[in-house]
Amino acid sequence: MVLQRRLEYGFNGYRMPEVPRASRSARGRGPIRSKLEANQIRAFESLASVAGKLLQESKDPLPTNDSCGKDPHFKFDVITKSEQQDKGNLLKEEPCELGSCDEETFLYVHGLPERRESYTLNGVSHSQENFSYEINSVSKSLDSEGINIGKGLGAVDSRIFCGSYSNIVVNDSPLSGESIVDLLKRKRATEPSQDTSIKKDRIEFLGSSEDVMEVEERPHELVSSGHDAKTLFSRDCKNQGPFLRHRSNIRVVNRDDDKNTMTKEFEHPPDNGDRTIMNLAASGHDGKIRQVNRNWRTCYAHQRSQKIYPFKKRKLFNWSPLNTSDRGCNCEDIFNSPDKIVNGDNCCAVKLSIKSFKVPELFIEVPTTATVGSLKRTVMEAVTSILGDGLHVGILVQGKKVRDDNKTLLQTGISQDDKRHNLGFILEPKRAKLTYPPFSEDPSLVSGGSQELTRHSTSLVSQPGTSDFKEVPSLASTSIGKTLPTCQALVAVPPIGMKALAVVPFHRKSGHQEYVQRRMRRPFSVPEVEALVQAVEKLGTGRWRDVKLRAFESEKHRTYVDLKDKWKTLVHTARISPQQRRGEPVPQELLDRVLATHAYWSHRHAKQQAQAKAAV
DNA sequence: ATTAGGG
DNA sequence: CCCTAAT
Repeated sequence: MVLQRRLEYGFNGYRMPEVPRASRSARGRGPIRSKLEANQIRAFESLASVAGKLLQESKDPLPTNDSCGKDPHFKFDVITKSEQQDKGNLLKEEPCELGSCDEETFLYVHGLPERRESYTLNGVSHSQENFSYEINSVSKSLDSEGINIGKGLGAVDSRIFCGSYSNIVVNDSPLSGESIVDLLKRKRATEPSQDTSIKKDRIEFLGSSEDVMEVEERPHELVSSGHDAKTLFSRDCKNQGPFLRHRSNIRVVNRDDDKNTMTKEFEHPPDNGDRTIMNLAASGHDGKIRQVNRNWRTCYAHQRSQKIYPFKKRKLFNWSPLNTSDRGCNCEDIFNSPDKIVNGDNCCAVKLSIKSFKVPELFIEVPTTATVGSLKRTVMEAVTSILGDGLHVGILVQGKKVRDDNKTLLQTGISQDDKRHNLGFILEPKRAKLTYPPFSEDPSLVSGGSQELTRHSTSLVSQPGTSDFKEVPSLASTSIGKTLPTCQALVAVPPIGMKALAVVPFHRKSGHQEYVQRRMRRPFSVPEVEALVQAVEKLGTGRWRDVKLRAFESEKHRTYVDLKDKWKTLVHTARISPQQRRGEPVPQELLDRVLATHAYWSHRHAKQQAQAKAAV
């Protein structure tokens, strides 16, 4: 029953981001992955739980709060049932969380200011419009903490500020939602290209991030097939190897670079634009990425038809009972918490409307020589690094965090009218991710001295009404991995006191191993096979580095491991019947050589081994 | 960093 | 192609 409702709303439960590749391999495939998934599930359960339990049914979309005008986030609205009719009360004056709510940071969609980021489902006929996501940067006044811009490489000092896990209000349906990551992914595949532009001083990303990122991407130069003539077939050569009759030193020339990676998350066609350099030199540049899920139906249709996001079955969560019925929620449904029971009064439910959650600030570090595609991945990585590792919800009452989970709302004062508007929710990472090495070992990226990056964890604070307080977990406490409430204190944070929450290195291999990319599949062409065969004929198996140097030096994407693997498959291919072969057919002549070469060198190796043995 | 081999 | 273990 629940499942049906979910389908109706287009959510088959939650789809979590892929668990980091590295996490599931080296240390065993099971436990870590499971743990991560569990964390993710818990995180979103928290989200959903809060949203679902506390949200109030409202007949109309929540009015947009223009009080801040620039940042429609950070609105946590608390209303009571009695106040329900008073639409004016739906939204209270909210603080602009960022001291610098700059017009510059305002984003546009389709050229129009987009302010209504989110709605309640009830108000939009369950059209799923209320799931929105956006990443935008806080512009300006960031230089103090910015990255040094090295000559010729620089970095995009883009303080990505992403937010808006928008309100989720489905009183009469199963709570549904999805991770921002998934939303992003979905958007990548569905949102058509929008007006995009990159300006001199700042970048405006309009439309989906995907579109945006392709602004500077140029058509793929399909040179890969352009193997030089010297790789053409030649069967008339002198002996080179054991039984060779081929011209020497066939070398495949291929201008393909090694920008052949793609995020494993996205099983859509390789991003042809990855290769283009993104030249963002100055720290004053802002990257703005906006995601607005406007048309869910379209998205969903695409999702299904294109199989862009292979849906992975996930167990449905054991949802709290609030959604098991299609009927509207009554008091008990909405707030089925022990508090109420303690009170013994069914009519005293507190209804809360959470307009949006703010996502932690991100700090992205990318060399200017990075490709747009890599920027995308980096941002994605940053987002997922925060969202993926588990969030939990904190409650703030009048700026003070309520740590005792066992307290009733009555006891904490949440139920009191005067305090209700000072109720805030925070999403905070379970474990602050603070240990990103500033830079990779890539020498080309290291310039002009070290780049000290502030790495502090700032909780996601979303608090209405008041408070310049943010909770800043100390490094010591958060790095332990446990939430240690006692070690945390409410700390006054200056308005712009936005420390980077996460620093994401451009090269993920040097940083945490999350979301390692899988290299794009690149089938060997016949000329490549030719070159490989010839090289192996000459050098023998087992000298793959030499083979690489000899015949594939210009093809950066072909590693010696690749060549070794290809040889392996070639041998296999040669042994199977032609009907079983797939892909571009390899000329039988080549396959014959493969078999001959393989046999020759196998025999030779065996002989050598025997000799070595005899010697001993 | 390479090599060999399983997945 | 990926991932490892062993060199």
